[in-house]
Amino acid sequence: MNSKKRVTSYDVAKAAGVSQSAVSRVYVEGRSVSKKTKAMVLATAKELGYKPNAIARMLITKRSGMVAVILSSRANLIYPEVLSLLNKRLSEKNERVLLFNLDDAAGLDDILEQIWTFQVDGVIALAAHFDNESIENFKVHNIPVVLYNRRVSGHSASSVCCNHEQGIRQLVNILDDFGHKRFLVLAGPSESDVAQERLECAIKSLSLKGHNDVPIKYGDFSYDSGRLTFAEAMHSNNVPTAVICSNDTMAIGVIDEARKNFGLRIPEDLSVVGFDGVNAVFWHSYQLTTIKQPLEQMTKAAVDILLEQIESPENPAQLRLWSGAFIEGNTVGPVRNEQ
Amino acid sequence: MNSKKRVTSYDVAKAAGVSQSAVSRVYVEGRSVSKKTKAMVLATAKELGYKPNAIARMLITKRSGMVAVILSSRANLIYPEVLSLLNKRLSEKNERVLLFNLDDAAGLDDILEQIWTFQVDGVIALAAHFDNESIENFKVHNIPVVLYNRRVSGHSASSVCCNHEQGIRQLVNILDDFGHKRFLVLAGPSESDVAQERLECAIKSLSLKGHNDVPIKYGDFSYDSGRLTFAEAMHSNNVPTAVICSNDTMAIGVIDEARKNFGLRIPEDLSVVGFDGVNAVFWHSYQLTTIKQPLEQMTKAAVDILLEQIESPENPAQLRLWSGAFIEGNTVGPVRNEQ
DNA sequence: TTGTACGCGTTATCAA
DNA sequence: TTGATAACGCGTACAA
Repeated sequence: MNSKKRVTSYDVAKAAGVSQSAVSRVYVEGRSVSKKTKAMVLATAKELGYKPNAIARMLITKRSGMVAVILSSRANLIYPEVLSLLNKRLSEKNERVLLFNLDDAAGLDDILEQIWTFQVDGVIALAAHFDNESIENFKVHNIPVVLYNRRVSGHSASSVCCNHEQGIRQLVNILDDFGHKRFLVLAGPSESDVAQERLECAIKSLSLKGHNDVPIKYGDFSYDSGRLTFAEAMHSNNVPTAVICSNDTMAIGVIDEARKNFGLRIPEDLSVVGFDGVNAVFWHSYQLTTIKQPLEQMTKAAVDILLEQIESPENPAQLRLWSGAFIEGNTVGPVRNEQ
Repeated sequence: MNSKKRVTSYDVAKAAGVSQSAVSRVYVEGRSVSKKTKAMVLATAKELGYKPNAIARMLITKRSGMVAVILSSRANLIYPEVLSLLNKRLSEKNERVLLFNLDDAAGLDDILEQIWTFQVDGVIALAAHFDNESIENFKVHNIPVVLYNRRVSGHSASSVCCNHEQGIRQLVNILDDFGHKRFLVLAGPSESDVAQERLECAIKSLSLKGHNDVPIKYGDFSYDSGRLTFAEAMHSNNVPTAVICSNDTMAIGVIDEARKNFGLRIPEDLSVVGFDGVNAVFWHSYQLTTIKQPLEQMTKAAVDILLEQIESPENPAQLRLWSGAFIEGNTVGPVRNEQ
């Protein structure tokens, strides 16, 4: 109703009988202000309802207190948990999250432009795919970037990753120990860097155990794509006894499809493994054997590294790699004798 | 590496041989600029890599192009889908999402203070709980607010809601039609406004059908809380034949617990209903009968209303109510004869 | 410790 | 249509 103008530091200064800069100094850490005037300023500020204007501050300090987080729907990556944890860590460091979604934009250039105009202090990138050129762009603009679960070779962007190779090798070895010979690798969408990496790790791990030319199918990380691609594989003339899925959600789709439409028991008739460690993995109906990403540590590291880069941009980029935790579920067992 | 200074409109003006204000006009819709100078400015801007500084613009226009979205972990509400859709809608309207999490902050006052200093254009509130006083605070600051699935009586904050009462009545009536007499209501956490409202709707709907003094248990919207509270109920001397859950995730927990630890078949031995329409509802293992919130419509409405309020703050607050879609699953059936 | 004066990079106003 | 000039609300040298 009353469109009263916003209270500024000038208003407070006048009311408190001091200069505007005195007011300013009260709100900046480590500036010299006498106890007396500080108390005086804070009192009248409270009375008038004064709060410093972050926008004006940004303009002069060139720090926005905002970090851009770039997502894309295809990123898999347990989106809500990761985002929520990142937000928590950042708010502890007095940074806010400004959200960008690659799907909604005209493209990465569009997002980059916005990020640039908003003067964010840094970027955490979770999106499905970045090419080297895009990352180079951030460097040109002098914006620190931390990649989450994405490694870019030969570039100076820092990244925080789960060790996919180690985890997947662990899963593959178990399946091999159980005598499995007919595998199906269910990969994620080819546009996704994570999907691509996990696929390569699976192929490599299988190859190390002497399993070559393993059939591959591509899904899109969704439950339905897990179901459908598994059904396709079952109708081929190379029926698998073990399915290696690039994420948990597809693995759950495989399990449901195998049980319902093919009457298979898990793990007696079919072994299934996933990756990520989402909540549903622990549900009684599934109890999926998988690798859980250490989200707490990874998000903390991502934020710590980013802030380090913001404070000291000359610091070299770093890669931090985390081992996933093996989750022993109930979806892996010995291969049945051929009938 | 070269920490070259940021290119400003002055740099472009000088290089293009025009005034700084001419440059500015090129980037503002509807300002009068001749074709010729516009082309000239855009060309040199591109050459120099000039992008307008959004911060400086905010300071003078008093529009930040940012909308605060307030979440809290207890909000249930299909967090990722809603947030992703809101982000999409807002980016279409050229607004960015600035994220706030009530859990991480010292409290709502803290968040309100930050929102205020950041000069956001508006607020969309998804958090678990708001008291009237907090909402009044937004009004004092003249910040438009849209509440998502939260109605606040007698206040001028707009809200976009799913019609819980209608949906829950529908579910209750079906259970009643099937002859159920021994119910269990599994409510969400008492701090959550949504949980509270759904609980009241359930009690009311049951009462309308002559079922009074129905036992109530409180969970926290999680799978495990669904399992555990159901197990408790089974160990009481009032074993239910139908469970009405305040959200889908708890309902799934109930189903798993009933099957695994009590050997019950769904729906032959036990009927279960949920609310929300999350993805897992459609999984083969569950096929939960539930009410699906029309997220697409609701998020679109939330954004439309917010932008309307931003453009015309004097407009009255409005409430938009959406019917949920009944999802006919396979978790509801006739009550068994008492043995 | 305090106040004065200036600058951050833009949009808005007004006269030309 | 254009250019000079004044805000916007703050931080920060510099002098007192």
